[in-house]
Amino acid sequence: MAALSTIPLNSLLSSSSASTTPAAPTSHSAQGRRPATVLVPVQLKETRWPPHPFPASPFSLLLKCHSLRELRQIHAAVVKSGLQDDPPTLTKLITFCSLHPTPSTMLYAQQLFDRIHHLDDALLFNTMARGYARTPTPKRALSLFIDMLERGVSPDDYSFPTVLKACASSKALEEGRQVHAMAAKLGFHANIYVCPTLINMYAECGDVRAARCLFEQTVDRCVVSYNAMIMACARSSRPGEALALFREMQAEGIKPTDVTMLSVLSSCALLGSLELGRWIHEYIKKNGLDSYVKVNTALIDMYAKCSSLDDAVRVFGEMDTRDTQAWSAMIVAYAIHGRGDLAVNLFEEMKRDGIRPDGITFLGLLYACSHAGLVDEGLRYFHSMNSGHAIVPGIKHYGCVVDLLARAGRLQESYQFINDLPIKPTPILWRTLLSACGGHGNVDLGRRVFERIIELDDSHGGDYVIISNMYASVGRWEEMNSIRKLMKEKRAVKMPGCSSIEVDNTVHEFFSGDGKHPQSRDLHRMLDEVVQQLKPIGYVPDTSQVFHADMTEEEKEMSLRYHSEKLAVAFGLINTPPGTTLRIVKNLRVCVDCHSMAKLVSEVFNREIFLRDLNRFHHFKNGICSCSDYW
DNA sequence: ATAGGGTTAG
Repeated sequence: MAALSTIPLNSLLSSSSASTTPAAPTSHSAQGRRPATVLVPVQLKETRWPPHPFPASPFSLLLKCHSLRELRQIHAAVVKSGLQDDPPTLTKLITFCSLHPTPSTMLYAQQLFDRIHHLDDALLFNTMARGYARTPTPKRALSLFIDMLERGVSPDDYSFPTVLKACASSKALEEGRQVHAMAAKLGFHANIYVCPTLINMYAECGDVRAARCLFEQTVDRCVVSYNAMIMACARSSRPGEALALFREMQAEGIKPTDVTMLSVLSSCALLGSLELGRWIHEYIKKNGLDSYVKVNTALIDMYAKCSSLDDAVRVFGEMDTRDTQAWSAMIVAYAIHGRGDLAVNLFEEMKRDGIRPDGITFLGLLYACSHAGLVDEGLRYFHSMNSGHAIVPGIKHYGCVVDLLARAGRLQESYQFINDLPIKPTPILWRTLLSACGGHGNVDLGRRVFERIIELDDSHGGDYVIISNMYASVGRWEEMNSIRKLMKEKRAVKMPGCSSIEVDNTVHEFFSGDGKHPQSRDLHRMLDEVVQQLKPIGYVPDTSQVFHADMTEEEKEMSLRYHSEKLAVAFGLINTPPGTTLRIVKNLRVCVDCHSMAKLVSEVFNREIFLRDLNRFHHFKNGICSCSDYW
């Protein structure tokens, strides 16, 4: 296991001015993941798309209609004037539908499309496919493409972006590959519109390697290719690689756009690096990209995830237009910082402002309620989704409700809620309940839930750990041992804990049990000292969550000291001046012992500590945590 | 008509 991994921020930032200087590539992760296969380099060529000679139709007023009902009225008029088979008129109608794609407009478009018998160019296929690619049934765009080929109509350079978009949104990797092969055969793969869509298709289908491979082959990369690739890295949790690409594009003299900044900010949020985030915010301002609503929304998210709720609030306050997404991001920001009350207030304000909430707004709101213990409000909001806002709850909303009830100790209700769901519950849903059973010490329900989980997925080590600890805590050793045996049999492994802390523009990573860090001895000496200072004021190591039951109490206590978040805290205490705020990011949920220790450290050592968990923030200050011990 | 797009339960 890697003992230490550092990401030198300086190399990512290179300089504080907008025009960065080229430097040697530093992102070892980017280098390390460079694909082995290098095919023939392709040159990006811009093809001019001539304005399409849209055939004239007497029904040009179509462009002004906004509903299917109006469209039908116009169609009736078309029929009345005997133009129902006039190709220009049909084209116009279909184009309108595809620009406003919903299942019903597309159904209507398909009926019109089927009336046309002589299709000899790609135009109408493209138009139809464009509409389908943006509906819940993108696969239809794919079958339309195949239909086009079968009818002997050759695809043009507009056919490929459309069909690739459809592959991307339906995650059809195999089909995407075939389309790629065909584009290559017809010489469209280096087209300036096709190439970025190919990168995006591979990325969205989960094959980041293929995306990167394609990206590496293109000699003359444009902004859009860079944007697609940076987004691919950010989405697959490779922030270092994304930021390295960001620097690389600047070195190549390509000017980043608002879209670039969205991925860069999202990478920054993943890293949790506030200093880097502030630098990027400056960069955005300098380059005049701060007027985009989406960029500001990404800034809110970045600041919230880099532990500065104040900055998030400031960005939100300074926006002059705010859409649903901006409000949602701010609600989520309050929620992850444990300010359920403010999230709820903001939601009410949003409704007063006449902004329509969407599914994600409700996700943030329910999340806020469950983390703040606002059970009844949460349930009320959940029920208002269908009745008041015509939003159909999805699996994630159900997950929030399960959590809402279970976290508050209403375990039976939560169990019943999962059982009564109209859809098949996922292991994640049960897992949510299991961890709440652990927290509330309900062993019997926990066992039933555990059995439901392993029917569905027996590879998740965390589940075995929770149930085994529950047995241990009530002294049911035999059952505990059989769980541990089962875990071994199934080769289920628990993800190792990893925490990182940013000191002097460098992110330092610590893994649990990490004894190989250069400062390892200092860290442990520091932790000994911390424990010595905390014990008199009531710190009692909480060994109840230690998995290995055959350890002595002392061994358990020592094993706790190797937790990655403690190492990160110790590192921060040693390497920063007194009083400096510590900002730590952890890949799992924080354990009870580390949580209570962090509270005491914040008091005794007079430090503010922001600890970003797998799913929320803990802000320790003067001996208390912003989560009020409800997490 | 043309490519890339932020917020998302545990």
